[in-house]
Amino acid sequence: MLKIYNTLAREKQVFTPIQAGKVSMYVCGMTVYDFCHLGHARVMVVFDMVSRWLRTSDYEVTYVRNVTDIDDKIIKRANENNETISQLTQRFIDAMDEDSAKLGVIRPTLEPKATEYVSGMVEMIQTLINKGFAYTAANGDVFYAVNKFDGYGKLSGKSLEDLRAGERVEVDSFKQDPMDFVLWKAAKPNEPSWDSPFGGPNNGKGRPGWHIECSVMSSHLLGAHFDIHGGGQDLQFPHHENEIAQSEAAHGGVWNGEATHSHDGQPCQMVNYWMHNGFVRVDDEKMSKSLGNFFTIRTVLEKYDAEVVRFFILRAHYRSPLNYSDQHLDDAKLALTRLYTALRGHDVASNTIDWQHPQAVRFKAAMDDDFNTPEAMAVLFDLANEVNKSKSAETAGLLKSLAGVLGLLQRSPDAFLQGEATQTLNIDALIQARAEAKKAKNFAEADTIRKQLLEAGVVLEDSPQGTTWRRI
RNA sequence: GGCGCGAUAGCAAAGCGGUUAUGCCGCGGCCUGCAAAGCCGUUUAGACCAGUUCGACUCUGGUUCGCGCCUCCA
Repeated sequence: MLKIYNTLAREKQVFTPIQAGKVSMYVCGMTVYDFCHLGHARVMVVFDMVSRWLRTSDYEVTYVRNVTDIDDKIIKRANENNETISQLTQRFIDAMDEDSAKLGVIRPTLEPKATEYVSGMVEMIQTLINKGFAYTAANGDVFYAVNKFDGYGKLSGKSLEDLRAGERVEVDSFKQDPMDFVLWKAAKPNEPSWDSPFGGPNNGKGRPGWHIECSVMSSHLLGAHFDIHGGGQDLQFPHHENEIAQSEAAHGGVWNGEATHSHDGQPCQMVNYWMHNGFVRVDDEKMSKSLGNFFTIRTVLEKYDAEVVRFFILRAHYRSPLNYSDQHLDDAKLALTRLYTALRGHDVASNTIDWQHPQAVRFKAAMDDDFNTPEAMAVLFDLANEVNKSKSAETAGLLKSLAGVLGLLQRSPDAFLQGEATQTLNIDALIQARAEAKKAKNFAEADTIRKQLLEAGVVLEDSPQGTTWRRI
């Protein structure tokens, strides 16, 4: 029985899908104006893991991860680079796809782009205006009037009073309330814009705000009410709070203070389970663009194998902070090496998992407990120990199959252990020469060869079956 | 200032009111010509102060420290 920590309830809850056997999941994706960093990698890997576990649990999963391809930063960056917005966004969408594929991330079922849903956004904004939740300001911007939605703050646990007290930004004079957020931005010169009926100085010409896109894409693709909504912890407020306000106001019956919207599974509730993953940190500080302390995925992949990075991410619980450093990656590499070493010599395929096996039972219990991948990994290491002792192909098969559920250990052990680095030395020939030296009891020569290889980063391992090698 | 999260051995990271987490590192042994890998054993824990309890790392309260959100952010 799967339990998920639901941010909305602030506790683990038994997962019950809206439709038996099916799961609808929406995750906030990337704004594509630059290369993805490790924080993005965590979101992609974590929710990939979630979708894999749901599918392993026999759910039919519809996983939507959007692409934000219109926003202030994109417009700014395109101007700086002297390229069109679509050139810029396509370039970084391609880069993102490349990075995520390397990390073993299975493509989401659907990857809608914001620009393809602008008409839907105009429609939803109009609905919000009609219902009294939104207004066109004097400058042509359309704002959401947060005080009209009485559930505002239920996800982030903030009240409007607290938020106003903590108000740090200059109040936008066009807003009725400082907490109101923008749904539609009036067009500025040299910016892309779409037509709308919202009026104002530009006759409605403008572009959507950030929050409205997720409300529109999720409801178009998954319906007004769906199972799981995920994203980074930093999106909890204001982004996800605003999504709820938009979607539930547009789809539900909150009206003029008469709160007819309902909770817990009623048709106009937007999402049943909200999931938020923890941050990637550097020196105990959040990795972010604004702090400038970020490492892009491709930079890290120059130095570390992508599977090591995936392993590193999944070795921590998804809600915990994850400190990035070379030392931690080195550690992850050594740990993963142990698992692959156990699989070495076992020509096994990922096969059907015997869920009655005691270790599989443990694995499943861990995963069902709010996706406890660190505990599930511990099972993998215990299995590796069993394989090393018993040399059982069956146990090796179970190890590989369970790891496969996490998207790990699917390469041939030698592909991982020996890598694909260009060979400056003829390793096989040297091993052969050493074998002959050993046979002649010329251990000095044998050790010289071994040392030579070690200096080239190659470790030799003798066994009764012969000598194998791996890279450090 | 408001709201929230956390503090576990040298490092990383889980579960659990009483019984080995797990990985890396260290130490001893087995194996090996010697190593490496592997196996066996082993040293290092639970920020601090109270309380509940037969018994607390685990529950409760407080203190200290760290982090996050309240502004774009995964």
